[in-house]
Amino acid sequence: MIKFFNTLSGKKEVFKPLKEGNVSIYVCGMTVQNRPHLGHMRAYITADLIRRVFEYNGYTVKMIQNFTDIDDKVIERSKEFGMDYRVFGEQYIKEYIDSSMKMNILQPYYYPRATQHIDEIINLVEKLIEKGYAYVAEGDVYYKTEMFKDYGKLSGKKIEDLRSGARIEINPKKKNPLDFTLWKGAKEGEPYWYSPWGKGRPGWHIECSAMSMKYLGETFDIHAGGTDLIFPHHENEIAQSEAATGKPFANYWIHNEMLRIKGEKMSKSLSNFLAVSDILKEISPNALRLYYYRTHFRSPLEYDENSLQEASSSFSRIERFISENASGNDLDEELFDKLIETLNDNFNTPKTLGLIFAAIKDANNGIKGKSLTANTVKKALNILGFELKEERKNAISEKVIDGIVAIRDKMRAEKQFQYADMIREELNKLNIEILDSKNGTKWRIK
RNA sequence: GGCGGCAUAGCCAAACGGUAAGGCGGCGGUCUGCAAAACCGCUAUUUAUCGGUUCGACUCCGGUUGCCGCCUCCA
Repeated sequence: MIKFFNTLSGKKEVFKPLKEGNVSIYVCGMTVQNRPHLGHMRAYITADLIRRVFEYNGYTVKMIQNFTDIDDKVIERSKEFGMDYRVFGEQYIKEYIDSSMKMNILQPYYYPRATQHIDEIINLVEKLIEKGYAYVAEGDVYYKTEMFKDYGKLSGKKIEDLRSGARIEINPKKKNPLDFTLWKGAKEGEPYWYSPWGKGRPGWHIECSAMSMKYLGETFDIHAGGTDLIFPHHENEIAQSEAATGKPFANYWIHNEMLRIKGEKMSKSLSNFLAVSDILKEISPNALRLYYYRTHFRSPLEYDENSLQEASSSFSRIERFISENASGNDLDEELFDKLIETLNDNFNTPKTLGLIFAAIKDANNGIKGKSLTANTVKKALNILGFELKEERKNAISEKVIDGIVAIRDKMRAEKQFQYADMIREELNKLNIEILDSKNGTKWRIK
């Protein structure tokens, strides 16, 4: 049984799939106007976690994650760089996919792009016009917000409250300031596609409706993304899709909280972001994943440099425990069941990690078997998407180092510490660390 | 101005009605020729604050203060 918080109901609910044993998930992907940053990665790690938990529970997951590769900012910024908007966006798509592979994120069933679904988008807009939910105004098409009786059901906003808001844009073509763009007429020099309303491009929200319905059906299980998308993006997706089909759009909505930096949201427009690919030069993918997992995905995460380092130290503790103790296939079922139960309850990674560390301590204290615990933790880490280090030693060099270490031990026995220390230092320069203990000397690659 | 969320040790962070997990750091110790690593122990009489409900509250209700998100492009 998997329970999680559904933004639509505002409550934690037991998940019931549309089709037994299957889950369809749509993840709102990036608008490719800048480099993928730590905040984006939080959303995609959350989605990856959710997917992995479902898969562990025996579900067949069909996950779709889009790239929005056409919008005002993409056009604007590609012009600044003097690049074709397609080439411009492509570099960020590539950077995202590279980073996600390094992070061991399971790749979605498909990465649809807005520009590859213009026909579907046009069809959807036509349908909305036919049904009276949209109107044409000088080459643009707008959605008539007040026509949709459930408008605001996801974000908990009321149309009257929004209307009194101080920051609604003024656009004389709109009948109502809350109406949003479905199709936008192209200005001189902008990319365009032909449509019944003239040359233009899709508005921001419509691509997600078109693509999710194409790949997952008119109603699907879960729609995921960051909390910043709840309004207006997801609210508008619901309005468009449900108006067009007359059916519920997504049954469950999962939103991850924001990553902050110095008290502000990390975002492209605030240009206070740290690119994921840069961070991955500093710390390992596992450490970064653990960094995210330390905080529940529904809580804001405040970035500071030390916390990445902390996560790194934390992960080393687990990794060492496993590499020194895991052998065989026995499983501490009580512990393992507890870990799974915790994950199945709103994907509670911080609590899961707490249980793991507590179990390691128990094992070190001899309360439970070390190997038993190590195997169990290893299995849990696998489900969580950590990739445990491959043995980086190889047979020949291993023997050479063993030989050197043996000579050094002999010197130590004869109290020739000066040379013994020299060997230790030289090996250290090669990133080989000497570990002296009463049970003999071991070494490892740092 | 409207809507919503959050406040737990030096820092990060669980618990969500049954008497405060865990991590990082710090301190002390075991081991060691020394060091490092590893491991062990200690590190919140108390959960922003004031009141209420309850046998019992970090957990529920109300007030106050502070922070954040959304209402505009955003994961």
